Formats: sequence, structure tokens, C-alpha cells
Amino acid sequence: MRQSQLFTKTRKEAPKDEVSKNAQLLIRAGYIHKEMAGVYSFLPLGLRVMEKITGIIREEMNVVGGQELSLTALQDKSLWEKTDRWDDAKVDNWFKTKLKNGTEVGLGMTHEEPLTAIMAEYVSSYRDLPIAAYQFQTKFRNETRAKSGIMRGREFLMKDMYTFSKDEKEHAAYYAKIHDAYIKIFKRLGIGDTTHATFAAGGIFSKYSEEFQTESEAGEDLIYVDPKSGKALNKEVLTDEVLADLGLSRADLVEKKSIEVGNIFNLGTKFSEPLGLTYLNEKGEKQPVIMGCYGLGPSRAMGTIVEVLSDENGIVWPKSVAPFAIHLVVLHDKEGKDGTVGKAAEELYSDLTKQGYEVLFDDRELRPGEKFADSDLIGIPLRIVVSEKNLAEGKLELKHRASGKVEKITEAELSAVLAK
RNA sequence: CGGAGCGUGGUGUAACGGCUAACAUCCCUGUUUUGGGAACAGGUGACUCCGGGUUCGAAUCCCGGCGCUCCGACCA
Repeated sequence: MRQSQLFTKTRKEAPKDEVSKNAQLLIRAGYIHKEMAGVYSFLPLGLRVMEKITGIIREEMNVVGGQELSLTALQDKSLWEKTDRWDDAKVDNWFKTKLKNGTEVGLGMTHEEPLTAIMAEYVSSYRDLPIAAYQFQTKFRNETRAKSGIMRGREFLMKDMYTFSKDEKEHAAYYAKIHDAYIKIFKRLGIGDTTHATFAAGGIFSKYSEEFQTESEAGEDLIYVDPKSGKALNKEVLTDEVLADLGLSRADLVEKKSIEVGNIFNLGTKFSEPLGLTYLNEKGEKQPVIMGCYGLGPSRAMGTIVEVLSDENGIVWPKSVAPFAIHLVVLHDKEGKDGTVGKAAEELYSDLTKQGYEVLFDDRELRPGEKFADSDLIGIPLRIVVSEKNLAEGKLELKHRASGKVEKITEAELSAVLAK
């Protein structure tokens, strides 16, 4: 894509109503636009990143047998009354509205109820199980206080997977598979090293749930990590009993602030029972389905990546989620776009694009300093500069955004560099 | 939901109750410049969040509303 045609522009200063690093940088670089507190639009660059993130999650969910679907945002209140989650006294962050005829509906904040109800239509035999279904969906939560930029919004994208199993044993096996898939996802998102599977309060049906917590000063949670075993637990469950249970000693633990980027847990029969999701086993006996729930917010993950990986000059995207693989920057000669340098850059842009690379081509006739500053702010992993100077050498000048390292290579060697 | 702070061109800031609301940036014209946000000249752009009130006079003081941020509570 040509940067001259990108309608968004960078800005030097962040709006004063944003304090969080993720929102400041994402707004300055033109990835997102704030509509209101906790509500952000994703602009072309932001959407590209979001799609990279959802692409990675989708791949890993499919690997573990997930079937993608898309449930509705509008929610039928009768389902939620069956599980006692409609009443504002029980669940206080609903957005509710009304149909023309006065019928109350809610905007979905999570989707256990509707999906369980759908499954009840299709599941009748042990032969139908297990099932894993997931979706990417905009969730609405009427938070009393939105904060931390795109990391805690009132409207945000969420990947939610639900599993339906015959019994605890089958559930545990599926849970373990998805647990591993989550670890792979965070690794691929570039935050694997600082993301810990963390024991947290488990709710009614299991002792613990697991949160995936990424170390960051911008986080809202406090976790304790045991450096030796790699085990971690949330402050909310830090008791002697739990420590004994996990085989940890208080003295070894290191306290970290962290961002909850994922959360998985056993739901037991909390939803299947009230909503009538049962199956017949081999003996013809009616059994409740055991459910699990697995959340991961792509928009929060995007904010987390910015918080964790950016530097003083701007965003530093990992290759896997960057909006483009290459930022091609041309420093025009006196003739401008039609000069030797301009033509060479056009040619390279067309070559690279034909070879299938995703290239953002900064073809704007601006001074070098401004283009470099923009390039750093936008944070594409690899920058190629076409200039009079480089043209004379006959090689491509590559600069790696993350390390700042510069290297000169031939065009033929580029694919090897990009594969790294 | 408790506490605190703040709303002024697109963005960031300034202006004692008193002149045509100022400066920077962005944007537009032109000249010049070209490897880290250049320089000069000119120009566009604001009912100072909204509604009331006090006053000869309100961006400024008072009341109400709306919005934003931060701390805390909450976060299935």
C-alpha cells in the first residue's frame, strides 16, 4: 500500500485525554480512533494488525478442533434468566435495550447461554461429544470505569471458545490441549516470554481457573511468579493452603504487575444443567454435558503488545502481527517522484509486491527526518530505504525496527532475512 | 459506585473579571532545502463543552448538565 494514499496521518503529540501508552502510540500512529471512553474504532492500520492477531488465534483454535461460528450480539433475556444472569443485581455490566414492541434484549458480554442453548438442539448422544466451538465477537460490557486505552473497553473484540465434553476426564484432556494452544498463541504474538499461565480463583466448579498474565507495569493484576518452576499465581489466591497445593514456597516468589490476556476455566454443569444440555451415554442414561470456557481478547492482546514491546520512538511490532512486513521508504532526489531514485523505488515496490510481500510504500515527498520518525512510530519490523546513496551501492539498506541494526543485502537475499 | 482533577482552532498549550482570545504544531500557497520531525513569507481554521446566573463587562466567578482523565471499588 502507498502511504500517500493512506488517509490516516501520524501526529507528534498524543491527545491529552489519553494517558496509557498503548492508546497514545496507537492514536499517534493512526491505528485507532477514540469514539468515547473505552470505545475505539480501528482504522486501516489497526484493522490489519487485528486481523493478523485473529488469524493466529484462529489457526491455533482450528488445530485443536475448534469450529468457528458467529453468535449474535443481541441477547434473548429468557435464556439469561434461566441461569440467573439477567438481573442487574447479579450482573451489573449489561447493556440493555428494547425492541419496538417493548421486549427487553441485552448486548452480549459473553456467550455461554446462547451457545449452550444451540448445542442443546444438536447434542443428544455421547457420539456427538466432545465439541469445541469458538467465535470472534464484539462484546459489550458496561464497565463503571473504562481505562488503560484499548485494554479495558466497553466494546471490544473477544475470541471465546467453549468446549462440551462427556465427563470430567474428557474435559480435562480438551482443556489441556487448549491450554497448550494458548501458550503457542502468546509465543506467536511475541509476548510468550513474559506471559505466565497463572493460577487464579476458579469459581464454583473447579479449584482454580487459569489466567494468562503478561508482565507489564500497565497491568491491573498482581501475580507471583516462581522463577524456578515457572509457575505463577494471582494475588487473589495467595494463601498458605494454595501454596502448599501448588508446591510453592512464599520466599521464592517474585511479585509482578501484569495484564490478563487470556482466561480459561472449567464451567462444569453450571450452564448445561439450567439450559437442558444433556446427552445419552452408552447405557442410555441421561447425563449433563461438562463445559469449559476459553477467552482471549485480540484487542487487549494488541494493546498488550504495544505496552510491552514499544520504545521511546514508537511501536515495535513483532513480525507476526505487524500491519506490513516491510516499510519501503524512498528519499527522493531533486527530480522528486520522477527522478532516478523515485523510479527505482517504484520498481522495487512493484517487485516486492509481486513477490507477495506486504509492503507499506512511503512514496510521500517529505524530508528524510519526518519519514524516519513516522516509520519508527508506525513500527513495521523491517525498513528498506531507497536513496541516491544506496542506489550507488546497488544493495538494499535494511533496518530492523526492534534492534536498530542496519544491514546491506541484495534483493535476492531478502527472503532469507524475512524468514528469520 | 466513592474520591480527585480537567474541558479554549484538527492536535498541544497560553490569556489579572477588561482591547480583534495568543503561541506552537497540523493544513493550504510560494521560495528554498533533502539521510533523523529544516528555514522564510503569506494564508485557512474557535459562538472558549452545553444551559442558566452574577456583572457595565465572563474563557476567567457561581449553579446545573454533559464529557474526559486519574486513584480506589468492581471486573462471571
